[in-house]
Amino acid sequence: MTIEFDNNAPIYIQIMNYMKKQIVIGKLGPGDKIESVRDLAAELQINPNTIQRTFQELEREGIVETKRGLGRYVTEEESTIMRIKKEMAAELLDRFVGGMKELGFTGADIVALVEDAVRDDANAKGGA
Amino acid sequence: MTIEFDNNAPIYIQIMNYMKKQIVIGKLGPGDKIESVRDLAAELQINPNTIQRTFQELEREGIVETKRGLGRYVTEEESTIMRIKKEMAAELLDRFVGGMKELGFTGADIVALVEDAVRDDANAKGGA
Amino acid sequence: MTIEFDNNAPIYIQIMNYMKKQIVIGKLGPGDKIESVRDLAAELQINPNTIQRTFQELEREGIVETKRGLGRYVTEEESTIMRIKKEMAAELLDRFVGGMKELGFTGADIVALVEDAVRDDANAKGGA
Amino acid sequence: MTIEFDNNAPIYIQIMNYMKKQIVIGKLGPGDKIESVRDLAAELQINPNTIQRTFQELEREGIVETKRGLGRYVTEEESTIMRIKKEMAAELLDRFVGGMKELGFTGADIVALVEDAVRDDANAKGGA
DNA sequence: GTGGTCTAGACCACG
DNA sequence: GTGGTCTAGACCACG
Repeated sequence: MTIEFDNNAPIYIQIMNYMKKQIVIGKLGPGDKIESVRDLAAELQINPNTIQRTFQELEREGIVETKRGLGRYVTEEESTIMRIKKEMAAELLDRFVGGMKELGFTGADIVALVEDAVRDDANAKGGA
Repeated sequence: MTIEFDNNAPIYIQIMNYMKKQIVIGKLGPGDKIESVRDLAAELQINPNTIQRTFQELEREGIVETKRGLGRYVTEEESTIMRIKKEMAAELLDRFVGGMKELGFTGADIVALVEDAVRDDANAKGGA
Repeated sequence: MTIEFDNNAPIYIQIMNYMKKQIVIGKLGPGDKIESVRDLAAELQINPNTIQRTFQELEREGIVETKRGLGRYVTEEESTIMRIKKEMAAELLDRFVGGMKELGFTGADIVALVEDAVRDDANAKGGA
Repeated sequence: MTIEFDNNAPIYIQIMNYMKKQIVIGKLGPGDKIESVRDLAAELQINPNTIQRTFQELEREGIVETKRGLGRYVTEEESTIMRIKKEMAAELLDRFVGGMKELGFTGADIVALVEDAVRDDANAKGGA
């Protein structure tokens, strides 16, 4: 596991988002064991306290659970995972559409720009 | 002028974005005089140092210019304003499309969600 | 036997309290044999060390006794059971009255709230 | 300010509860400035990180707010303070009545014990 | 001056 | 072995 860190957000937030994405896309499934604080800290070369903070927040969101003495696990509540996915998507969408409107773009402009972006993206990867 | 502040970003960034939007949509036109640090600080009930920082950054981006002894003005270079508009839109778009893909949405999903969002938005305001 | 575990207290404490209550209300009478560590661990799906710890503490309080080679038994000293009951009730009472006073409730407030609570409780269960 | 620490709960929880009580009983009123992390740490002879943790949690409960660069303040939302008071009282009450019933006490027993407790308490302080 | 983050590391409770 | 708490202290962003 590797994460590209940037300086715009605290490391614990970046790791949080990375893990939430892993869970949302199913790379980490419901009930899967999560690496221990110590192991993940070693792997990412980050202080264990920072990892601890990440997990604390994930637990508060209900997406991760501690089983005492056994370690941490992805929640088995699939509805919680769906909720997180929807929350994350809704926030991205709001921020985007809201921001574009504040810049003076119309609904039609916005749709057109997104269509271009996903088409370019596909071409960049797929070729032909 | 009022701004809804949140706690996710520094205040000076929030004021910066607010002013850039005002300029991009033409509420503040090229060559217009900008409120003084003192006045804006009083109006927003913000520490003048924070306003100072905002203007410093806006100047660094070339969208605002100081005329010694006369005050600060929106740049008269319309191309600079267009550049800022494009930069802001591009960043919103990248962040959005990139984020959605990381959550597992396809290009088609993304376009559909945006179409819904702009349609709802229109209905919410205009109605028909 | 099933216990609703929460995360606010160690599991061994929760099991301890559960067993003490069973004894205090007579579900487990003086001299009754207690399930073996092995069996109870299997039944509750808990690490046997945790059950071991529970029994160790119960023995320290004198409410459970080990008969070598025969297993563990509820004490035959009824006075010990009465003492435990009083201790548990006194602690609940102190914590409650003390806590309410620290929140600014008067004695009269406290009595009234308790009267309501036991009345509601009765209605919820008994009806009419 | 002095707090009697015990070992049954983490220090940050004990400080949290202490502050919540101060706010609930009005010793710290809505909008009052709270001591800085550094000052409170020095006063209680506790590590600043521990105080930081306390405030983090209080903020999450909405009873304390950070004004960037200015310090922390008791929320001005009196309804939030009332909510906290009710939550704390309800938890005490539930824990008490629930616990007593599990020990086999009837509603009448419970009311009688509470009446005695508040009467004794009054005598202990006031005398007659 | 104020809070926020992060590192480094100890120690302990729990299972 | 695992997470939870706490200490000690650096450094930085913000106002």
